[in-house]
Amino acid sequence: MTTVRVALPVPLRQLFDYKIEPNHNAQIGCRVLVPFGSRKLVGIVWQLAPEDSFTASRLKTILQVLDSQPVLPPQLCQLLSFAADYYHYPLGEVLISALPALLREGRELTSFQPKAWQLTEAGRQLDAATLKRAPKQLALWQALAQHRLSESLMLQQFGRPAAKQLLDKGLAEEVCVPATPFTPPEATATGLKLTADQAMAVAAVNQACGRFERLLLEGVTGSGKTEVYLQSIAGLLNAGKQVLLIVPEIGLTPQTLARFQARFDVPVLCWHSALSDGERLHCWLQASSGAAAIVIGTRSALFLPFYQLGLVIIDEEHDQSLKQQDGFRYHARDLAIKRCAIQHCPILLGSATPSLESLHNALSKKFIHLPLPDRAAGQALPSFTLVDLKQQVLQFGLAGQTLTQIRAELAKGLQVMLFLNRRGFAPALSCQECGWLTECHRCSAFTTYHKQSRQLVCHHCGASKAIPRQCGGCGSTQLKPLGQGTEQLEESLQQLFPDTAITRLDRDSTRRKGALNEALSDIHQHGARLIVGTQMLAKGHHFPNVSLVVIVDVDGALYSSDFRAPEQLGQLLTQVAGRAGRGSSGGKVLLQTHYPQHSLLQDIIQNGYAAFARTALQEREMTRLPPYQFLAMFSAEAHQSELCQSWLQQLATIAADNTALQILGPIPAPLERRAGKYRWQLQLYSPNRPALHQMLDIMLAQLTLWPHSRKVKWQLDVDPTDLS
DNA sequence: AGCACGCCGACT
DNA sequence: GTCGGCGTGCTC
Repeated sequence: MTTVRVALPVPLRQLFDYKIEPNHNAQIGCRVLVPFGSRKLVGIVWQLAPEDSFTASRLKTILQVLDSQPVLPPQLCQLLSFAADYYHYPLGEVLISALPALLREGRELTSFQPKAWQLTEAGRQLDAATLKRAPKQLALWQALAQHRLSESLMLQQFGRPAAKQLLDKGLAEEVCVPATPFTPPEATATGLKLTADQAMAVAAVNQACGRFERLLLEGVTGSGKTEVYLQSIAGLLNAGKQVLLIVPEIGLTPQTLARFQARFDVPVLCWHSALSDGERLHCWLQASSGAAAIVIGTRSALFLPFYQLGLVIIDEEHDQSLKQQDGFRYHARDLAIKRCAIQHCPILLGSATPSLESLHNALSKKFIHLPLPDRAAGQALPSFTLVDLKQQVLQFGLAGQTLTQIRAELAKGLQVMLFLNRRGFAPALSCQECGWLTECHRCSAFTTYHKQSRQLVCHHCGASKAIPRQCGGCGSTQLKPLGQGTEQLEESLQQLFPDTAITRLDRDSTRRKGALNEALSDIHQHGARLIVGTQMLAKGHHFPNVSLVVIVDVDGALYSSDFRAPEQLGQLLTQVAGRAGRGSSGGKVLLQTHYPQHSLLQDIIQNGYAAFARTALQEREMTRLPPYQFLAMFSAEAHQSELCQSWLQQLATIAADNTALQILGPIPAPLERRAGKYRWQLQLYSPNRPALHQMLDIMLAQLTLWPHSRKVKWQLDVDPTDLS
């Protein structure tokens, strides 16, 4: 009887030792079923025969070894171990989160693997005459004598009874056939002709193959990044290497998939949250066996157990959805870089608007910088015009100049896109008499007025309620919408342009399954002439006939307390603007603002994102903010504000003497109350990453000992991107 | 996190 | 008398 050390999916920062029967063969990375307290858990074998095994009481015994081969291969274990350390998240939970749900639950892997039928030894020795009175069985036996048959094919051709008979007679048997690695493509569809910059980028990726290298492809919208991806992977596929393309959550469009499938004659698989458990496991198995050549997926695709990974591409590497925002708060870009280091393969980060982190790494030569400053088809980049809203008579929030331009584009038969990053009809309902505003009972926020659904909705906690008849302050019945959302903008535009078809694209209008695709096809087939929408418009979609983009209101983002707000505004404006004039005509962008002199707007519109980002980086350097210092943030939530504050204060005290770091807080979160709970945060900054992480370990060890840590819901976010 | 155990209040 | 509220302790 030996012992093994097992990682379990519990929020305890430790491993657990178990005895194991000598005939049970467990390897590191295999799942095991173990007794844990009064329940049974699926864990991962992490260490064999630890010398210092737990002795304080009698060890329990492993109930079952669920895998004969590790479900987490060594290199993946290495990545996950690193991730658990770096994000200070319990190892067992990190490991289990890398597995598809069906495997997490302890289901046998073999029951999902493709089965085949073959003859047993007895079957091969059989005299055909024995089966002459059973023609079905004879036919199957003859077929199996030629070669193995997949279960599905066999059942279809010969029927279940015949198969069952041969099985019962011991003539045939069922075997697992692991899928085999994909066959390198024989032919590859010809790609587009590359520009000199694109060709240089492709050459750089090819040159990096087979070793760890980080490349940043900074390509303006329309510069043909996808074509660079496509041509970069051709060589890898020929060498039988797999490629992982990570895309933002809503960037996984059928068009992207189709483009990869059309180019290469190899299996291309998708990985995203809409897959069923069975589909997920299938994709996982295909990646594992090497049958999948290309996987296009969202951030968690990073944890797929690739058989022979040759390249990882992160598309839209600046995108916020790459960072998980709850539980195990990893950043897919950063972990993908680590993964490539472990697997000795290159990683290609692509964006029109790189994150300041990546840009910093490119400028400091940690990353190879591959700029694509021009649009591939040679069109001009869209030109920005600021529309000063001060002292203007506005019609439905639109300036006269804006309306004139919209009319002009519509007259030319082109499409106009209006971007407003606020869904609903109006951000609040307000009393005409006393100025009272409709607030959420549970959050420190106003409730958005949704006219169509006749509801007040809190966009922070999701709560919705009926529209009040009277003011909650003075009882007046004069309640009016305050401000403007996409729902209202659509309605107003319909009044201004009664004969023009309008399509709205936001979370509300696309909630129904298939609604997004309908809206997109409306736009592509030019049914819709005016397009109204939120951020959803900014990502990925190509609208070749949009010649004018109107950014209805940016002012909200100009004076934010979040140090990332300028960067994100720059990215959003550039991405939205990039939707204009992707077709033949160069596009125009109108930016409506009350602050036309604001340096941020001036910088973006005059110098473009690349220059803007470099200025923003200098500001980060001067203010000692990431990436010039490392940041980690504890946050606490409780029904009493005081509880959060004092708990974080106690935590801050532990780190107070540490001269390697700078502490900010406890401070209330920007949204001080959400869903009935108060929220506070404690930010830790340090130029010294090891020192910061060492401190975090000490703090975590302490706080788990405090009894009152149960009274607050706390979290640690390493490299937070969202400080709300 | 779960889950059991344990000790007090308002019910059939 | 018991059902169940959630404080506390433990998980190899």
